[in-house]
Amino acid sequence: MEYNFRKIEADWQKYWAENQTFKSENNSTKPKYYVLDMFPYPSGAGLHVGHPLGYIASDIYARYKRHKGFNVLHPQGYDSFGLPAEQYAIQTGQHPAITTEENIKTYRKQLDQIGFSFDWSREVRTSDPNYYKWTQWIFIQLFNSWYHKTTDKAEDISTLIAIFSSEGNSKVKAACDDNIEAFSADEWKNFSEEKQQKILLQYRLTFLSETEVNWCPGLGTVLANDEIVNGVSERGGHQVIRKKMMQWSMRITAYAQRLLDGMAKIDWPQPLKDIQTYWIGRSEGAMVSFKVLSPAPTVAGKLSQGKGVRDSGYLTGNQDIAHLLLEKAKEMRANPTPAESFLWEQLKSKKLDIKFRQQHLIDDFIVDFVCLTKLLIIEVDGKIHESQIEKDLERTKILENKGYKVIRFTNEEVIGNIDGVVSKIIVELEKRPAPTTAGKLSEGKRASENNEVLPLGKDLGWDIPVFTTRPDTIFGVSFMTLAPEHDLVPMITTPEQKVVVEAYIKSTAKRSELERMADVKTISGVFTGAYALHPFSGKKIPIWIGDYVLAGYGTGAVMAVPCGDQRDYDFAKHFNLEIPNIFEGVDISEGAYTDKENSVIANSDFLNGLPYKKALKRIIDETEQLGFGYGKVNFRLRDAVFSRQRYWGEPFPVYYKNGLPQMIDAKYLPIVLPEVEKYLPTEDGKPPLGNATVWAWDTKKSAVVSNQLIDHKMVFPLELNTMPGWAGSSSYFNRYMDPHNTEEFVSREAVEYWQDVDLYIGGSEHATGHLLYSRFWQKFLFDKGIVPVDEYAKKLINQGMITGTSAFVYRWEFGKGNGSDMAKKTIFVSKPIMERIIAERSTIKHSNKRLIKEQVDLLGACEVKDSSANEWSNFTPIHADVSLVNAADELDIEAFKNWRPENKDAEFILEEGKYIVGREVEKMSKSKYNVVNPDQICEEYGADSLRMFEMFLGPLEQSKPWKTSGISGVLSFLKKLWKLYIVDNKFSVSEENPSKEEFKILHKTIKKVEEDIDNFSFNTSVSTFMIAVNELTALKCNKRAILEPMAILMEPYAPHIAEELWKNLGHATSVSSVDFPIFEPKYLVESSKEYPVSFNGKMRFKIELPLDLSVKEIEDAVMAHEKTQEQLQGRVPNKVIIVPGKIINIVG
RNA sequence: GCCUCGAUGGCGGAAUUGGUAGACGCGCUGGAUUCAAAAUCCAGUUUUCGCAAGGAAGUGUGGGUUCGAUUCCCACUCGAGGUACCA
Repeated sequence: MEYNFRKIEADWQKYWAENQTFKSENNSTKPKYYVLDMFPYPSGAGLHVGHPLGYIASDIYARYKRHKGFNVLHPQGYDSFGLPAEQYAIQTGQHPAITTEENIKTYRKQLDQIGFSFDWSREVRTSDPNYYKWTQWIFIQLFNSWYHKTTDKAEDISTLIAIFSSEGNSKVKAACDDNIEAFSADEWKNFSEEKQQKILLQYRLTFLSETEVNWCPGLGTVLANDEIVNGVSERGGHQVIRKKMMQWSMRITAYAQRLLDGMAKIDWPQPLKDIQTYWIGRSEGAMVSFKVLSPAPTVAGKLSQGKGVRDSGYLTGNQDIAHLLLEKAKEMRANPTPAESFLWEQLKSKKLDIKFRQQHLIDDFIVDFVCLTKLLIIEVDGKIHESQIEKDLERTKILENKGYKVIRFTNEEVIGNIDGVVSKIIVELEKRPAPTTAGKLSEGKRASENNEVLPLGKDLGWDIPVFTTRPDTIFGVSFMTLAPEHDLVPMITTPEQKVVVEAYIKSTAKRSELERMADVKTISGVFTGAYALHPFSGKKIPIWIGDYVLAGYGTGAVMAVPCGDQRDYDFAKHFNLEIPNIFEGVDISEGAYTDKENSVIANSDFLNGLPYKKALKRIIDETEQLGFGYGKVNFRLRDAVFSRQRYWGEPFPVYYKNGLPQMIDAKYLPIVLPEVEKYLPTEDGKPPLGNATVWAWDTKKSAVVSNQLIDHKMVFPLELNTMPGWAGSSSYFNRYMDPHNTEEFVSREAVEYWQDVDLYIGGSEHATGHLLYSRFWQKFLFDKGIVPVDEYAKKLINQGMITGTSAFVYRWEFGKGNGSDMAKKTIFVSKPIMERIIAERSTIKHSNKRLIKEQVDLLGACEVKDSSANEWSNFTPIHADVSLVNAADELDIEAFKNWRPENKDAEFILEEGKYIVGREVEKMSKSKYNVVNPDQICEEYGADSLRMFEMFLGPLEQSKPWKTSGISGVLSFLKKLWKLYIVDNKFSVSEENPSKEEFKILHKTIKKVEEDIDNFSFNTSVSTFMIAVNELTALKCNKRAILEPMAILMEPYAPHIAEELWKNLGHATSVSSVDFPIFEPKYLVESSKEYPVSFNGKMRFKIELPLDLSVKEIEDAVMAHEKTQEQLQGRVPNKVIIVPGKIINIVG
């Protein structure tokens, strides 16, 4: 009696289908367990062996849970809207529904062949109107909702209207568009209906807005960020450009924080959580506003001419009275007070290693001493000044506003305690920002570029808000950079800079995203000529534009802190801008210091000496108090564009009245996709639905009617966009709970019973797409009370990819170009020979005499001209179909010749009559001829073999190469299992009591398999089964008490053979719901242990000892052993380590 | 650049809390059966020295902790995936 897997598998697949064995009920006294696979897109190519990997794993788990007494929900369906069917329709005119239907049939056949325990009665298809009715319904719910930040959940739009009517919109905290005008309750009530609707649209969770989108001309549609790879479309690799379009969007940003928080309670792979965390991109920091100052065109003009008083380098101040003050300063320098000259002696010497100036003109003041590089002013107050305290204070304030620090000493201090005074000055100098590129630039140029001491410009009334994660470094700001696209750029640019700024904007606009990404190294930017006012130091800081600042993130402007941000640093270096150091004890000569956790702030006024965290809190408090800004959390996550200009997707339940979107009442759903003649966009650029002739909404009849009836009174045009691919997959797992409900998306009872998915298996490529959007929808549905939990999948596993093992033949290219006969032949060289030729290329010279012997015969028939060694060793690897190669990498030459006509007359250089191919692991793909089809495998080895082998390949989550040769081991294992139940070619088991040894084999298998399934370590349980069967075979075990439980253990992995064995054991019903065998530890209790005995950690021999010995008895037994004495050779061990039941280690 | 994961025979991989490294399978070698092949069965298969008994080395590299490290710690190399002027 042979193991006839073809018949067995066909019989049981039929049985399961006829008996609806795996149909699950919504009311059951059993506990529920929901095992979900990511439903497939039914592509025309069908399944390859990589696709079912996750399905097999989840099927094993589902079957195991049934044995464990759970009511298991294990559904399957199709994500059947999508681009390939549409593109096929464009090419052939075949309706995508037909293509999809055909592909689904193929998929279903292939899936059934593998013996999955899906409950097909719950199948869903996203392209089925009965299904997408509910996708449309959820869309309407989103439209009718807004996000109330105070209650931190979505609420019905009516609660927002109530707030507007009672208090206007100034107090309400909502997730909404930027730039919403403020209005009072009265104003709201007086707004027209239209205006009210426009305002509400800015608050709804799905909303229309003009957004800059990724427009793909090649596909005629917009793409989401996750549909673009390396700047081109994921499908087709078409160019993508930025374009402004009116689009539906989903306000996913409202849920950003909750999407982050929710990850704490779900057991998903950490890398996947990391990807989502990064995608959401939460960063804490502050918004700080910088005021724009009027430019100082006269100064700028003079500067650029390099002339005038400023060129003297250190002479600074108001030019109009400068000549008068200069005279005065000269006079004062000539007549110092005693204290002044005493201090000057100290300051002018090189002791301080920094240059001071005496009686120097700054602005309209003459100061006693100044260090221009450190902006430190030292005043020595004599009696004359006593009466002027108030004036001095004012003077200090003005100077400090210009970035100077003023310290004062009395005459008595200077004369009485010169050392104390000098050390105070040193301390102050150290606290001041470091001189910038001082060494390289002439001091004069540096001072004038910094412009700290230029007259302050007028406040122009413009603010530039910036977002920063490091407000603590604000004193390190030495310039600002705006994105070239920033709105303020044209306003603030000075006439002198206008030309270069405009040229720069033009040049950056031309660069595509792709270029900008590829070219991050090039630093570019231009100065606008404008200055901003530093809110704390009062310094003037230049405003630049640069393309390293992105318009789309934050406010499109940054406060540049070159000492703390590498990009700012590079920019500053490149343009010779100041790089003040505001970190204590840190060298920034080579690069920015970005380690915020370990930074201590210096040269920053009230932040001096504070570590990062304290400085952060202090500066935010200060900023908020002074009204310059506020603490803010920023997210990288953008609202999700929800419109696609495609045909084969869910139509929106939306019509337009006066240009404003109106929802169709849910009771008229579904709005069914209209028929069109052509699936391409219309000639005037409308989406494909623009081709539909019956696509208007009659508000009276509540029906879709002909476009000709549109009168904009009762009959209105319908939305022409369709929903994106992720719409249908964002809540399908809830619909499986109650798939035939025509009244509700999912009934309360069903969703209360099934709750959520317990185990979800699918690919990690959906991390920022489906897996994020579906979490968003779930949270929304939770807020609305439709589902009871706000995370829908407790555990997620990402199965790894099964890669292909491509086969290569090597075409010998020698003789090409020299016109020899050889060039006309196609010669394939076996891999080892090719390798030898390459290795020996140096010995192959200009004659064929020295060729290694394998080639001589073949070459003898050809005329060979001189050729260089490189030509001899030139080979082109060509993919050969993997089905033409056997397990030992030998090519079936005849089959290969017939495979493709161009190889028909090819010649082969063999070794021992064999052609050995090269192997390489690559992604499975048609073009690489390495695709293995599960149908062939099922036909040749059976579904059970396929299931077990896919699991046996390696850990589920790991990517691993497929090699068909390995499957023979699994098939022979199944045959061996089968044979255990056969005596004299007949099915027969013995009723005898099993031996202790047989029970031990069974129970250690139960234990291991249970543990393995709980850990999703399916590969190791396959080898456990093999071990068990090998051992039982060795014992010739044929006993029912062992073989019956074995059949149950096998069922999740190899259900067909298990059912057949179970039937032959005399059972009338399916094995699938039988209780799992119970592990009994008593069978594994051992009385003795074969201890490994190590000497200095190296195992030398083994010794069998009873397990109940004490440590002392074990030691005695070991030390008495002859081999121990042999190892020790008379030495006395330093130490004997004994771990009872584990190991003995003798040290010495 | 950053984040995550990984690296063990010819290959896929095993070793669950630190305790006999290489389970199980493929491939390979030899043998049995057969007219022959397929299928099946038996034995061997990390490298190296040795006829053997037995010895030495060995889990990407270099250190460390430990009686003992594939496992823990530090530094590095290589590979895979994700992501990127995100302020």
